[in-house]
Amino acid sequence: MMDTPKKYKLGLEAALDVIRGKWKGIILFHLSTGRKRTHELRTLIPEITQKVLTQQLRELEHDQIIHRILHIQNPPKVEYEVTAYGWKLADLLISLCNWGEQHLDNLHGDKSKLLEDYLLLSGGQEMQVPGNAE
Amino acid sequence: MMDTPKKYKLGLEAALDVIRGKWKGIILFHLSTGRKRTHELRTLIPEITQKVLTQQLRELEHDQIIHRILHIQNPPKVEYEVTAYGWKLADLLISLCNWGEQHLDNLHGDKSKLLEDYLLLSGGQEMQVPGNAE
DNA sequence: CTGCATCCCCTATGATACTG
DNA sequence: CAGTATCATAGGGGATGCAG
Repeated sequence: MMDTPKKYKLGLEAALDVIRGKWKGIILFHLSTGRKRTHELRTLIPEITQKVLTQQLRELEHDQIIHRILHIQNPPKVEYEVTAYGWKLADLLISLCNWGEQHLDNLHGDKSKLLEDYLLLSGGQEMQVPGNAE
Repeated sequence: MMDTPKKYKLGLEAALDVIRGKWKGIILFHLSTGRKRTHELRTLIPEITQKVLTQQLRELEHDQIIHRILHIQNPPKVEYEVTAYGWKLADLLISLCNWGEQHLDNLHGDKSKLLEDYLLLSGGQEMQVPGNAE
């Protein structure tokens, strides 16, 4: 998924590629609160399947965002952790999370703030120019 | 896509939902450099189809991230612009873009930096505990 | 406990043609 | 120019069973 000599025109494309996947962002966010075992992640994200969890963890690992820590013992124990490199991305996700929180607030009860911005912009700019072509 | 009384456990889920879609992030990023006409966007993102472009624009508009400016004239002229509300998100995308740029650098020629972080972490932590259960 | 292998489906995306 | 309407497709993701 990353080995392909894919041409990105924008850095953003590369970045979005890294967090593409239904759960990658969520996973990374949870790991940002500390190293987690596989099972803990499943508990934190009940909706995700084993397969997809492993899958997306592998991709994040491949992109050097997280780090897989294998403890050789019986029963096996595996932990995942954000790498120093990955933290740069994780921090952005945390910001995104904060934005999301506010966004949720806006979606719920209080729409005034959102509406305010809306009116502000549409006030002067959604003008209806009479029919003259350019 | 947003009217459904969806339960988010994390603000991040809501945020990721807003930029979910293959091109939404890219679109928003392009709009962050200024108001754009529909056709300009198609030029900036040649790979996107008319249908999908419109579709994702509608969703962003619905989430109040961007604003559709209709000039009634012939031929029709439509412009899209980031709302004040949307800017909070757009800013994050710009950061994400910067991260992506660096990430691309790491992927290309110089892997030293990335590797550095990697070694840093794995040095003390990828220990292989002998076989003792807990 | 963790992870792999299958099978299957759904939905987002793409291709194409048409309207105002 | 901008946007719909259809139909077709791919591939990400879900369910289940098995393995170390």
